[in-house]
Amino acid sequence: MGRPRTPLLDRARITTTALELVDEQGEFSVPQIARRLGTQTGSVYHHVDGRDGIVELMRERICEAIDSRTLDLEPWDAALAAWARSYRAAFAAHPRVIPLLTTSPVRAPKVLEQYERAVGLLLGAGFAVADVMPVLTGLENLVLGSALDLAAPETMWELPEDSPTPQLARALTAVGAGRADAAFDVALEGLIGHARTLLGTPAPDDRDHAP
Amino acid sequence: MGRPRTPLLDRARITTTALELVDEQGEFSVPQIARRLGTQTGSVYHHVDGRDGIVELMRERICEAIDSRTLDLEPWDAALAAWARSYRAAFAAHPRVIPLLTTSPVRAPKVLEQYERAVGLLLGAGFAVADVMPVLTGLENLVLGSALDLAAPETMWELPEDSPTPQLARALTAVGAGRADAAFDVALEGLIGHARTLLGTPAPDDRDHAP
DNA sequence: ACCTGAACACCGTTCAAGT
DNA sequence: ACCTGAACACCGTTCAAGT
Repeated sequence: MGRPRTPLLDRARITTTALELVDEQGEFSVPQIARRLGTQTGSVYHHVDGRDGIVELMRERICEAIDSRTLDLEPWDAALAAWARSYRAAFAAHPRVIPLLTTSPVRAPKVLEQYERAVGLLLGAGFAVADVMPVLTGLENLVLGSALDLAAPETMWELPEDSPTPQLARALTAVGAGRADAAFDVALEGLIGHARTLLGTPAPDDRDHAP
Repeated sequence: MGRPRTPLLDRARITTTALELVDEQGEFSVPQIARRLGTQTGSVYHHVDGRDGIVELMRERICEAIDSRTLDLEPWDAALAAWARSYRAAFAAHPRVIPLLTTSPVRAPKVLEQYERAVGLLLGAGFAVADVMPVLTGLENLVLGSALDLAAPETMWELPEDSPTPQLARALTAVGAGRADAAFDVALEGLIGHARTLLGTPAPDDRDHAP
């Protein structure tokens, strides 16, 4: 007992284990993490700021996969679109984590930094300060919603066998992963079109919208 | 002890109490409900299908405030916009409940019924089957995201005092409730514009519902 | 049918005690 | 500094026992 020569736990391994648990079960608990890592529950608290801290670590880990260089692209709408795509891909890798991220506030410096740069991008493009967060929040909603939909479309709807909702059933079975991609693309273009409206600059017809 | 002359509990009172708790705390538990209603925890289970059942009851209660007659309006895009507005208003009344609704699947018949009618509206307008759910899901994301943002904008962001993210801080303080309304309106118009695009150029391989 | 009271397995969090 | 082991207050759920 007592302190081991080499630490049994560290933040990285706690994060990885939590992510594994959520990927498998859609949930995690501190005792479960401790069990998988062969330690006592209390030990985890020496490395991490409680359960909420673990959630924040997962957010950080997932957001590391976002390519922030996309924010350097020009013009601003190409940068925003590329950022959104990378953002979505990162979350689509761990869709079951998303519900955990809507409750707790964003604290991770690396994540805040990305948003800081995104804000700078929009301000630099000439957006009014008050318009920036609505656009970015809309983008975030779109990204998270579509990532959730991409990998877990069936979990959101539970239809009875003798369906009194035949049209809904038809519509649900008609959607696939490829369709979700297409829907994301067009919805993203819609949002950016909305942003152009706010900016007051109409979209040129000859602009290339392809990724 | 034993069975009382008149029941101490019923589904409506359980739902109301759960809603009160979530409005106050952002959370609820079965023992808390029982305590407020002056009964034992176990008694609640005689009226309700577990904790998840209570969540579903809250969803149902909230969705009762949605005006489904909006779906009878013409043309289809006016109906969809009015439905979205009513939908958002209903959720904005209990924003802290929203995170609870993203995990569990939709089972409530009355809610399914509304979606059934919305599907019918879009199919009747000539949408391809595969396009219907992306549009409705996008609408749902927009509604829930904006309702959440409307009444709890500060909870999603926790900036340190000595902010290394000055632009983000500026952008956040510049947003208000009125702005959120405006953002919703334009984003909604953007989504419906996207939907019009889908209607005008349906994918040839999967359109079984030509006008 | 509906409520009690107790039980069970599980949480999140803290903390003295050890090395 | 880091882990153990035990403690605390709290969950969700079940169930015999009572009326």
